[in-house]
Amino acid sequence: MAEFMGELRRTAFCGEITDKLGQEVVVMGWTAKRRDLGGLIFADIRDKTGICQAVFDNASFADFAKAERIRSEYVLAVRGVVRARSEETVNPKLPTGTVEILVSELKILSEAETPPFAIEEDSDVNELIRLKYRYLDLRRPDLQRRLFLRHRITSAARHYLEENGFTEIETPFLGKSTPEGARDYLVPSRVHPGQFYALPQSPQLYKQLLMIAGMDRYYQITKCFRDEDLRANRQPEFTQIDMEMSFVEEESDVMTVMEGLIARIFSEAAGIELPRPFRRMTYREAMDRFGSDKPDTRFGLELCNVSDLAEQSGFRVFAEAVKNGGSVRCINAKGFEEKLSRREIDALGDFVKSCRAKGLAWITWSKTEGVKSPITKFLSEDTQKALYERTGFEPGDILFFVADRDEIVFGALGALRLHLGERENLIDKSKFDILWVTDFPLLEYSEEEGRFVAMHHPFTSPKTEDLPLLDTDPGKVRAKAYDLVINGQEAGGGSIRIHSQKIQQKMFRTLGLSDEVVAQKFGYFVNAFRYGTPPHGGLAFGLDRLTMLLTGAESIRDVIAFPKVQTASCLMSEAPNTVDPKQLEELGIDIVKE
RNA sequence: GGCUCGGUAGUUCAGCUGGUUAGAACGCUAGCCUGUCACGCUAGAGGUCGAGGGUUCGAACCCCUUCCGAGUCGCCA
Repeated sequence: MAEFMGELRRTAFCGEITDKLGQEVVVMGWTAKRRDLGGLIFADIRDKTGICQAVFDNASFADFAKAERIRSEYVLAVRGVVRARSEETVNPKLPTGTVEILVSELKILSEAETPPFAIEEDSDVNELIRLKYRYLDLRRPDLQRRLFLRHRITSAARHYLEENGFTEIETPFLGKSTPEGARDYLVPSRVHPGQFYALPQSPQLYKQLLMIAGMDRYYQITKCFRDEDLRANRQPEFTQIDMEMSFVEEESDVMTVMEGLIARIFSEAAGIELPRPFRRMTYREAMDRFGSDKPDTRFGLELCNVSDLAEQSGFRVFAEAVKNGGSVRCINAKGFEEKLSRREIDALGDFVKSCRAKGLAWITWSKTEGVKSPITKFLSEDTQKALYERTGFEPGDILFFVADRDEIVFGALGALRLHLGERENLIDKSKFDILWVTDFPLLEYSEEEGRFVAMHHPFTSPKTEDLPLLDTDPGKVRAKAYDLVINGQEAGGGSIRIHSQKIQQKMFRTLGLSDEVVAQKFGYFVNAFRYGTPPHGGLAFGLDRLTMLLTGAESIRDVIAFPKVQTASCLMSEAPNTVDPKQLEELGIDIVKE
């Protein structure tokens, strides 16, 4: 039977009893381990601060039978004196291992069934079971540490933003579905049968309206929702540190203030001092050198454009790729010749095919057997010489080529680069690699939709000097947009927004959105621009990803208290589920079953 | 939607080319034990081999379907 605390009140945390040597304390927590030696019982008691050892001695503890009932995960309240352990019984593995509590009073506040898995650090238990019993998983110190660190990040962000004139303002979760971007989660309502709210993909429009409203600087740490497929770093609901500022430009204002924020978070939450300013790299350079708009620059294996050489070659795949407006690029995998077997090179071919490339061409240069390749016979001596010179190709190296549309070449070689770097441990994981990627294209052409779509979102400002191109060559227009990339992950992104009504209209037109659609979908937003709009811009950081980076977590699920699995369901609550037909009826929803 | 990997006691796993009653460790239960901290010793319980179907004299193992989980491509302004 569970007991009540009665007069007992906690006076110490388990992890801190070393400071209480010689004093009587009351600790409360869960039984991590019990060691019953007969007339002497040891129980390790765990709370959020750590573990301490309680001793029940049959000779001095009257209620010994009660102590014999203790099992794993029982919740205990224990009163006793903290005493030093004798030298030979000190446990050096335990932070509190030099002391123990000699128990004089025990209350079993709650019994517990045997847990489905052991509550311990570095659990190797299947995630499926851990997620089903998430409340038990969260008792594990490693998960608790991550959630505490996550709290320190939001805490540091709040301190910094408040010191810098930002006001925290909440924006609605029940909003309007938007045509551009990710799929919305829709919410029906009893009072509006046939109509739907949409959960926000980001508070974008609201925060811009707050700038028009004269709030000057806004922030919010808030959930955003996207009904898209999950990944190791992507959840359908995730948290952003969202900000917007008025009367600002990119470099001197937004990026500088945001660097301050990131530096503060790293320092306050993790004790890491970051050098500033952060490195800048244009989108163009990031793509050309790393094949990615979120480059991991902690290692080499950079891309090299050899389109001009390939164009003249007799290798049709190469020549045609260039002729069709694409490119041929390669990576010089320095010193990989001895590391990769022929079979492994073939496997890399399959790897790039999974990235939509048609194939992977290669040239190996063995230190003993010389140059080998299925394609060198198509390359003239001059071309080969120029190629080797440009790529720094030497004995022991392998050149990997992909030829296709730029998009595919970058995608495939960018992924191959990461794959090879990971495989050969070229990445120094002790380092934080932080950079801004700037000058993103404003638009990208969508084959699927047969029109341009906004790369960032439709409210991103074009670069002033590129404005004329909006009419002549929209694909060439660069945006006042910037992403913060940490260790090859997009940690945040933002832009200067369009504050001119005229340019915003032009932008909508370029996106092929008719006046009617604009009026219907964001009429309220466009109207607001008529009444005095300050130049403004902002940025949002992904809190989950920042926490992953600072905790070294490999999955976003490890930094979220109650995450979803790949099918966007929750294994613990079993959400989503079917609902009572009555509810549907009230909402005016008919489920059509196939 | 595509590709790849996985699912066997509570947990982590083994289980050969299809062949007796599916094993181990930890955990759990009971007994003994006063200095353990991976406590020890003795005994014991515990399995629809994810599910359904098929092939076979015989299936954890082969085939088909399906469910669940992971990674990834598409997707994610």
